[in-house]
Amino acid sequence: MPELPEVEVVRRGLAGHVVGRTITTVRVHHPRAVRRHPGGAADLIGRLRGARITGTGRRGKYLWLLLDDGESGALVVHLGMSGQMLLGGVPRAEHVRISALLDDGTALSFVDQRTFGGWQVAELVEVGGVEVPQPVAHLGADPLDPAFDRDAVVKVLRGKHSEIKRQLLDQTVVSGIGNIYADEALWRARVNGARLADGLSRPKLAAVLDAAAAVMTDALSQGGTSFDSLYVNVNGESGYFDRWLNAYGREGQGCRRCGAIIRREKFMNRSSYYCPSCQPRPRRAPRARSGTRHTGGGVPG
DNA sequence: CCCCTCTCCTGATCGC
DNA sequence: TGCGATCAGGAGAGGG
Repeated sequence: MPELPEVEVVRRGLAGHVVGRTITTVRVHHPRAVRRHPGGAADLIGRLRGARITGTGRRGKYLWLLLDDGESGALVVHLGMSGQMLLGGVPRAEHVRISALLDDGTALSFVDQRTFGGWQVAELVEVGGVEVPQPVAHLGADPLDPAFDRDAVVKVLRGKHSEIKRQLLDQTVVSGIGNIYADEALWRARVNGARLADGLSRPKLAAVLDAAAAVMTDALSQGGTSFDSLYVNVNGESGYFDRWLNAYGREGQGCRRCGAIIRREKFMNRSSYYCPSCQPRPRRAPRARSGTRHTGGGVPG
């Protein structure tokens, strides 16, 4: 599943090949791939044809190509769960959702088996002194962004009466973290994801965010994960980081820190992996609503 | 506003 | 061999 490191690998791969090129042809093969583009396929094609690619960008799990077609805009790409941006040959034609041709003959294909991803063209807006495409304006900065303000995010988390893992997955708080890196960051920081964010100390929250940045930096140096063969770079190659995962996907195996058996639990209709010894569950199950008696105090408005 | 659940989608895999 | 159930999960709509 492409999370921040995987998306960044794709962005870098694209940057080396498409910047400076002009888009000559675009074909949309599946309407779901452009469902987030307000004008639909015809409008998207019209705005891309003849546009010159002047740069690339990324925030969280979104990447974009800056466009110059007389005005400034961006082609915003989300890979969803299974999206791929491939340069050159296309191995599985049945999953090609969009294809484009550049003025130097390069073929650019958007391949996406599960069709959760897609392309859209959007205007740039200014958020916090940075210009980003409008569809990513609601995202928090990601941990690898120079503009990422860790202590500010800690303050936000201190005010969240919600499980810490849920908050890590909320892209408006901090972007780029998905299920795999959330579990890895929590394992590194020795925090159980079911603990409430507002019940964790400032240093603990800072440690979780630092762990998220560290694990993503490590993954990036390995070319991203290849836990799932659907994730590949622009040349169709997988990364190797899955060999370094400490929690995710390791149910029944020994914790690499203490030897306890890694557990898997259902959470938010997904799986969470954690070490029951390093990351003990909170005493009062926060999700057990039946019969819980909060003081229910009135929150001052 | 805040929090949480549901739904979209396809293909691999599992149990009977 | 077939077939339904389950699982994978990012993100946004909508409910409470």
